[in-house]
Amino acid sequence: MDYNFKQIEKKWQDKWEQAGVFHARDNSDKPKFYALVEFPYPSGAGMHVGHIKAYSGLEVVSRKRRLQGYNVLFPIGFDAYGLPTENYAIKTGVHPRKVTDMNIEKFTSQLKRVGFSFDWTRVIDTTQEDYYKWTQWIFLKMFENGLAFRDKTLVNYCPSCKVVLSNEDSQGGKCDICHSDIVQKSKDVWYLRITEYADKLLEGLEEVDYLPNIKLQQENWIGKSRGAFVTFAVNEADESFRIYTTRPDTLFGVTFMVMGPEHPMIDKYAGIIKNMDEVKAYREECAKKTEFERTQLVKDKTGVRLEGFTAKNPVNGKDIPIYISDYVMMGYGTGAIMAVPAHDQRDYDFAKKFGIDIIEVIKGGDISVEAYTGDGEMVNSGFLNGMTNKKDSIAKMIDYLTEKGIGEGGVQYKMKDWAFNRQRYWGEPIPIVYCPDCGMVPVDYKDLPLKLPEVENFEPGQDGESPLAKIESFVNCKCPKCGKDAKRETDTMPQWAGSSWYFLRYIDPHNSSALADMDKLNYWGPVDWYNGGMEHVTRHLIYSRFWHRFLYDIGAVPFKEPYLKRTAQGLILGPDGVKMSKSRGNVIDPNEVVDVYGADVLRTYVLFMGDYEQAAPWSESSVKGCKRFIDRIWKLQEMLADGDEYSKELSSSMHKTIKKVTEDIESMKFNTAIASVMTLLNTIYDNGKINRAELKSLLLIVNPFAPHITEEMWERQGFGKMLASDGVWPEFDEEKCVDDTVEIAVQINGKIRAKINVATDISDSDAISAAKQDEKVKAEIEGKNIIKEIYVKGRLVNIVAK
RNA sequence: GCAGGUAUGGUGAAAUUGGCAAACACGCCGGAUUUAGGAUCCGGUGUCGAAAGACUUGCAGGUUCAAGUCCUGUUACCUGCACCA
Repeated sequence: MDYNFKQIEKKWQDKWEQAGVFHARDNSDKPKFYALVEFPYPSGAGMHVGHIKAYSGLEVVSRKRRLQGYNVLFPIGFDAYGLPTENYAIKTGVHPRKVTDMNIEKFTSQLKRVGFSFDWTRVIDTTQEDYYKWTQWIFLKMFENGLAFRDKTLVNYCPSCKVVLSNEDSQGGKCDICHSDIVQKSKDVWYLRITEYADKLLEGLEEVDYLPNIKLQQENWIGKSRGAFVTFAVNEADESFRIYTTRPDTLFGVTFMVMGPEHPMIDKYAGIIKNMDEVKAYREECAKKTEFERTQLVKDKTGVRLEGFTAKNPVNGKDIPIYISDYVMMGYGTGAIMAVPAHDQRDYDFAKKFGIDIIEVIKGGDISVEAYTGDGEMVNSGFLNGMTNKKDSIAKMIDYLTEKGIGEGGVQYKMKDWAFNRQRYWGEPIPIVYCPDCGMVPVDYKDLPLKLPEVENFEPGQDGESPLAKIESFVNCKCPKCGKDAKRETDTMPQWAGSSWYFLRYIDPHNSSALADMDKLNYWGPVDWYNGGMEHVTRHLIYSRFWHRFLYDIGAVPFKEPYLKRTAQGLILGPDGVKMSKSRGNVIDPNEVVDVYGADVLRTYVLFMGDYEQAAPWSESSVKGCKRFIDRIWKLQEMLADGDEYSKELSSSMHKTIKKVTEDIESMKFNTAIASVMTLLNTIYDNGKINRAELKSLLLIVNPFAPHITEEMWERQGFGKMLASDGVWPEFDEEKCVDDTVEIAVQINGKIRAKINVATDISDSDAISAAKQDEKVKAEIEGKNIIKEIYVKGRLVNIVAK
């Protein structure tokens, strides 16, 4: 009687759905457990096995926790706004709404075929009006609180996608969506003031349980540094400007200043600067470079001196030349720096190229060769001379600057404000109106959602205008404040908006009067365990922490940090060991695996293939190994014996395996959990039989991994109605995990010479004398001096003899 | 350049945190059954060696009765950030 997975898997998927066994209950005496996986972007390509691995981790934890008596919320949804859908619509002419609905349907059927225990009554689609209404609501709250604002600055722009991108979306100088080179463009765009939350985001990390490298990456991304702002006076005008430095103590070593090419002071004093032609030419050159080109030319410094425009060093009164160079960026600090070539390699390279003095102020290096960035005694530095401790000399200089009123201590962050608008169609409309009299006016809360209008043509406009700009009926409106004719903002929100708060909506997905009910938020929040990809650590994960913390600050949610625990799964690589991609043709479709081997095999394999956090290549033949595992479980029914208690032969194996599986699932060591069940299976096959009590426990601990086959066997053996609703996770007894006797190794001088069987609870001295009874050992220690004897309980005896 | 990580059989990987390295699985070899196998079952499988035995966790040292695990140095690869002042 072979296991007919096709029929049986379908049967149980239907039964679970009918019985609603995975619906989370809002009122329950059980302890709650909120497990969250990153909801997918429903792309046209459908899911691949990477999705399955990403969801299988917490799927197993959730199923186990239910059997352990938890009230589990394990939801799923769709993050459906985004460029790929819109680009597909442009190419084919099919409306994004239609494409999205089709894709969601496809994803849903794929997910259901794998038997995930999601609560399908709480599904979210970020493109639905009753959802994005609240996305817009949050935006308006931010606007109200001064966190959403417009500013004309240099922005990252993708010429291919024709959109402005945030820093997070253009890491490495490449567009996150199409991987084209990013260019800098001066543009008036919407920002969310995430920098105001930099410290809160840093502090929040201290109270959550994230993988260490996740915390670290976020810390680096926020990039807090401490230093000082110093004011430099200009000699030729009644003017001064500020710089930021982390080493104010090197102020005596300043031999030039550098401003970013776009520094506003240059235009202001164009009349004084004698070589404006040269300056303008350099600026144009810089503007043409892509981010990529800029970072490729790190070694070769370029720049132009501002002739007839110099600064005065505030600590020693020296006149200092000012240059412009693209190695100074407008987006960090003040857009101008003091250059200390002796102790900064970039300044050093620049000084060498332009023949500028290099003055040593910290002893210890050889400044004729390179900049010295280490510690040492201060020299040529007036009142700092002789100091050797970096912290002290920095503090002393900051005190001096503060006292003289020419500077003060300060901090800077690498993180920049979040460029928040996209000149595209398929996103949440930004609910702002431009009134000629009132200026920027928010849409009234009662008028939300501001609906995305129907359009015919999704192509973005030539000068980076949103397709919405062409829809007159949308653009033209009345000012919500004064009622006069006004125009709407036509840009939409970026892809990350909807996903920044979706975990809150799962808690109360159909609420029409609030983003979620406060009582329910109190019951379910925060998310107990969130699993997702490493690629989102400095994007979605930081954005959503920011939104959530804001919502907490305005009293919309009752808890500070959204996620108590965050883990990440490793990629599944193609069979060729390279990242799966359509262009390489090495993508594995979960449907095909389910067709050939069944969902239980797929689920088991993605967790058995290796360390959950590590990347691992797909291996068709290893899938077969898991198929054998499933089939061997089925065949246990042929060796079934009676028995209401564990048999003597299998008792310790049962307890050991239950312990291992119970503990390993919680620490995401799914591979070893499955391995231990395989070991148990080998033991049972050697034993030749399994009794009902043993089978019952085995089905329960395998159920989270392979729910269909275990459910079917549960029913056939009459253990109860339905495992998913009636099953109770088996207990293990620590004491019963140990066998009566144990094989230990006997070492002589650290080398294994024999193995002996002893009682598990044998005393140290008895174990050692037992070891000495062994013929081999006797011969080895014959005539030698025994220096030391060690017994490690249940492990080994080591005799040191000379 | 900065930060973090990884390195163990032919392959994916285990190793109670200092205590028998290679669990579990794949692959391979041999056998049984079979008209047949992407089926099942049994046995073998780190390397060298006929064997006794010796050697073995990227490389070189060190600590220890005992090191994959701790310390020092070094190499390679991976990931993230990157002219961040």
